[in-house]
Amino acid sequence: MPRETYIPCLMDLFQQHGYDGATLARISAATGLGKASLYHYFPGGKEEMAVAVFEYLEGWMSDHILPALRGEGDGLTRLQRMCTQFNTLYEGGHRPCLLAIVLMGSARGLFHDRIRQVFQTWLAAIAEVLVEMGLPADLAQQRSEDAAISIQGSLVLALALDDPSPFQRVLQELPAELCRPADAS
Amino acid sequence: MPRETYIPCLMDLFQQHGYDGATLARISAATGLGKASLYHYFPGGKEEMAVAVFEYLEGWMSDHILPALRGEGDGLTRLQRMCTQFNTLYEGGHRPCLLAIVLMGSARGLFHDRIRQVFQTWLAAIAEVLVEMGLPADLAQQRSEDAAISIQGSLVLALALDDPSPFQRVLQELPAELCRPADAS
DNA sequence: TTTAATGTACCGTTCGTTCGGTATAGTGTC
DNA sequence: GACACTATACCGAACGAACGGTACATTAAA
Repeated sequence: MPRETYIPCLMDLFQQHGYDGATLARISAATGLGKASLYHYFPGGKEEMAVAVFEYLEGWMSDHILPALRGEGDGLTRLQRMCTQFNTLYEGGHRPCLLAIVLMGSARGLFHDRIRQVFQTWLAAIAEVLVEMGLPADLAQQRSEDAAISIQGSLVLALALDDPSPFQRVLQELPAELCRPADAS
Repeated sequence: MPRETYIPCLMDLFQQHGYDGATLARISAATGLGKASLYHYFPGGKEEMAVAVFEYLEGWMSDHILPALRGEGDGLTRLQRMCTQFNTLYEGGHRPCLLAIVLMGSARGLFHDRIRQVFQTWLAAIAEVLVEMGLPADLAQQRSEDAAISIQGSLVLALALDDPSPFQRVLQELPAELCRPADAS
């Protein structure tokens, strides 16, 4: 079995339990591999496992979010496609964001640079769509931050309230909110 | 020294490192107390320390957020007062939210009910202000969720980008955004 | 003299990690 | 075909360190 086989499983674990909570015992149980076998695939240990998961997530962004934003259609439908992708990634608000979870854990320092870069490319891609629609660059930048704020915030709230509806409402309203003309309140 | 002396310090630690990252060794170093002394003040150990911090935070909400929302002035100024309070609590976006941090850590299950209740009372207090201003109850409820989403989301983004400006912008724009009439977009 | 507060040494557990080794599947040599 | 050699995939057992927590003697204070 190539090591890629186990990466979705690893992502699951890090997403559900955080970096600290995803212990090797749990990882071993979930993958069905002994601890020593894990070190065969990931000689760098737990940190390398997390790096592999981040690389997988970065690939997922490149394969799903960026094409959704850069594909055909007007700005609104592109943003709607992005929201659809996030809806599947976060399972309708039932799963927390891996990046936020790692960012809040004690492993923040290890992966902060990588996480920041993911956010920055994401924000830039959203802003690009809004600029294409005719919004001024600085406003487009602000709106892209608003998008990240709404998605991340609604995931936090959904987790806190144990209710995914805030996330679903945000996904539904966000594209139009981002596209509204510059002079509207 | 009464045990209340050490609670701000404990809150600092849990806020910065999370529940997992706030080890007894760190707590001992930060408070200047040996383990025996810590267990003298908090016989329930680390969990009781976290409970004390949560109770402190709940008291802070009762003393600062709820009075700000229920005091004199119109709805807009009340919400602005609330934002000012949050600005000091989160040090202008330089500190993450304790509730979110614990929620994302492996101790989620221990404190989930308590955290949910804090969020619910907060949301209810905001919605009350908006209902007083004439907004329909269901919209007021939605807007209160929007407030929590914006604040929590901007804290996540500020942490990710290592830049507090998204949080500061949200605090500045949020009150007017919440107060806008029902028929505006 | 009682009680609160603290230092020291220790407990059992779990952490991430490593060691030594097994089973299998080639691969080249004679 | 028989043999030695190597690389890959996997595992159980154990390691040292750190974890949260406890026992107990001692000091400081009332």
